[in-house]
Amino acid sequence: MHKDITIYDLAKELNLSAATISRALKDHPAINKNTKKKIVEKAEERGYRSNNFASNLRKQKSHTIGVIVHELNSNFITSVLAGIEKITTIANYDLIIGHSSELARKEIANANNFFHKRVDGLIAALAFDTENLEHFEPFFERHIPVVFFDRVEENSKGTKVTIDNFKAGYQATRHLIEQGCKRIAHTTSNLKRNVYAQRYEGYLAALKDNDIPYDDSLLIINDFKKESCIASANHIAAMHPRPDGIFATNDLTAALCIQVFKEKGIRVPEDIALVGFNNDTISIIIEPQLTTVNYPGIDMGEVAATHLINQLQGANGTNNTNSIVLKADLIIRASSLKKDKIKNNFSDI
Amino acid sequence: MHKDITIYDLAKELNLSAATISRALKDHPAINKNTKKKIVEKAEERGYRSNNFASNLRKQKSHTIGVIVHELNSNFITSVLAGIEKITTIANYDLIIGHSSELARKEIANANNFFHKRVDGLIAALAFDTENLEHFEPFFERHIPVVFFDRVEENSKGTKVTIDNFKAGYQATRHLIEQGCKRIAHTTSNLKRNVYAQRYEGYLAALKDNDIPYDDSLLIINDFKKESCIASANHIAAMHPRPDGIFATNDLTAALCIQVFKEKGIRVPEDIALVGFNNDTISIIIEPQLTTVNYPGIDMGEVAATHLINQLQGANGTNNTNSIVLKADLIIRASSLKKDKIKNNFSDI
DNA sequence: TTTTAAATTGTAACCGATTGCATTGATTAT
DNA sequence: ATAATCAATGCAATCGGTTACAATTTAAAA
Repeated sequence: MHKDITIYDLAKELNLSAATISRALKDHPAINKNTKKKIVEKAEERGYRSNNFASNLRKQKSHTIGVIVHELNSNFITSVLAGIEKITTIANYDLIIGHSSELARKEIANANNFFHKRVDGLIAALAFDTENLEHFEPFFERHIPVVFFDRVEENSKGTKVTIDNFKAGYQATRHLIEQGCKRIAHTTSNLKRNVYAQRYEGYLAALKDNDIPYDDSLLIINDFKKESCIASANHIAAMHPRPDGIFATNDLTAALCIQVFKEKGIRVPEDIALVGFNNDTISIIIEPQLTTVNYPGIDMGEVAATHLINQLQGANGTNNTNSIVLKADLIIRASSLKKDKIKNNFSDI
Repeated sequence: MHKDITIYDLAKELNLSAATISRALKDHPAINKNTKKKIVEKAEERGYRSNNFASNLRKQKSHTIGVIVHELNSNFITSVLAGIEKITTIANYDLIIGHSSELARKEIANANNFFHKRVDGLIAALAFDTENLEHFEPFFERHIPVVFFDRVEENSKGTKVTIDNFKAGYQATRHLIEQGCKRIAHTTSNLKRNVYAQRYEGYLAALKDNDIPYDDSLLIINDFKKESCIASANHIAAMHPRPDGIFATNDLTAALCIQVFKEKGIRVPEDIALVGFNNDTISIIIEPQLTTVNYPGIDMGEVAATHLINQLQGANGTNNTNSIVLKADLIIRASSLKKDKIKNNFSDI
């Protein structure tokens, strides 16, 4: 069995003290250049690897950032992770990723676990059914910085990075109105969650600004599981009078609606126009391709990570609670184009 | 600023030694029941959290398992992770997940990082262009168990968990032949990677067993990026004579082929029948829905994790190099059914 | 040639949990 | 009554890197 070598081993072999080895290996300026070189070479030769546990124990820092997300299997989340990774790699922080599978229970477990692991900071998007933020209190108490992204709680502590969900909802709805829709359904999820609440507000505002009365029965709430999306689609198809437009807050719902509608001979976009949300891969696979809202995942990840690291490095005094809003764009494809109906092409694939 | 409390703090408050506190908190049998109760209560009251760094340092164990995957955004991988998580949670191991984005360079960085972090064990699926396994040598040298899944290297050390790719390839191809295909193209990727090599062998064997001559020009290799999938699709569409069946080793390729073909007026499955691989979400969104091979992701994750943990706990003497093969099923949908052409339905959504 | 300052290196005390080996007191067997 | 046994707890070393402070060497200034 291999025995790991330590700075003491190196010290003995080079007739130096462990302190000198330690300093040399982290490029401490007080160490003589030649000594440093000798030490680095010897460390290399012996395959030395420093022991993080010892270092972390002594420094009371883990140099690790925890990330809690609700799911892993979406373009959006993987983009965010890529953005976070890019920044943290540069700043030389390690990442641990936990996912909640949209369950508050698992989100809490992850938070506790990361707290116990003593992450230096936390980046999180809330699960579907997270009701309160008690599980983040230990972080706030100890001034461990927390950055929330996308799914946030309006009045919480910590930095928040989101898109302008109100505007996105407004634009999506307005776009449908511009295409001639008079009766626009909105399929969404738990309205307690900020993202859905705000998109809903945007939807309402767009209706109001265009003098379209709000109809309670056109608001359809589900949980984004395949079965409930299909149920929602069937429900809509069976409505009298039937909607002529749908603003769905998730691409899968929209895609499954299209499938169900086609099955029933309802034409998209002629009979019902659709707008989705997220710009997932399925939005270009479904036919007609889906008009949707593109989420700036990479940017969001980069912004969140940058803010976190700034706080960790105490760059500024602003570990205040603040809020950052990014832009999101409506990508117009065939599923919503009643007017100027164009042929699908692959230019935006 | 909160000061973390330690077993010494508890010891002082209770007039006991740190050793007793430590033992009580990990339920050591030698500690008196009442004492234990007092200690646990006090720890609870003071919000004690044990310091992993100290514990790991002393025990020379991280109680952490590293997982390296090539990508996060596929059903398959997230299922595998779920399976791994299920097992490791029960066994009380922590997980750190790294992804390589299909780059050997990042895979190596992850391996080094995990080695440095001193994971107790490793679960990995190789990146696209990983050529050798040198970066896993340090683990082998120190007898840190490594389990590879899906993307493995035939003759490497470590446990390997895979599906029977040969059989899957054979069945997919045979299915196309049974549907009357005479000229079957195979789109795949780097044939150095076991999974693709074996599916290719299966494809060849099925052709041979059915006396269909192998045509070199029908083998099409790309890298699964959207652009190259579309290029491959265009290439196939332009072939003379055109293939009447395609076995694609990835659902996205198959889905994009369908789109391109429809665009060009080539009917699926009548003119060209298709079989994909993986059973991703897009396989039921594309129209016609895609015949594909279902990967038992959860099982694979569970099996991999179980084997790793068995090795860690030295249950048996079998830390030998061994290999486990799981079953994979062909899911038949409309994209390949030339005969008995059936209507899509949603029963298998 | 001293004195003083600067450049290097060393000493030793941490960080907090774990654990082999006492030690103490209580209980039981002889 | 005394030895032997057991239960419960304490002592102190250990894991390996970091860092304040001290010590030593070397170069520069007086």
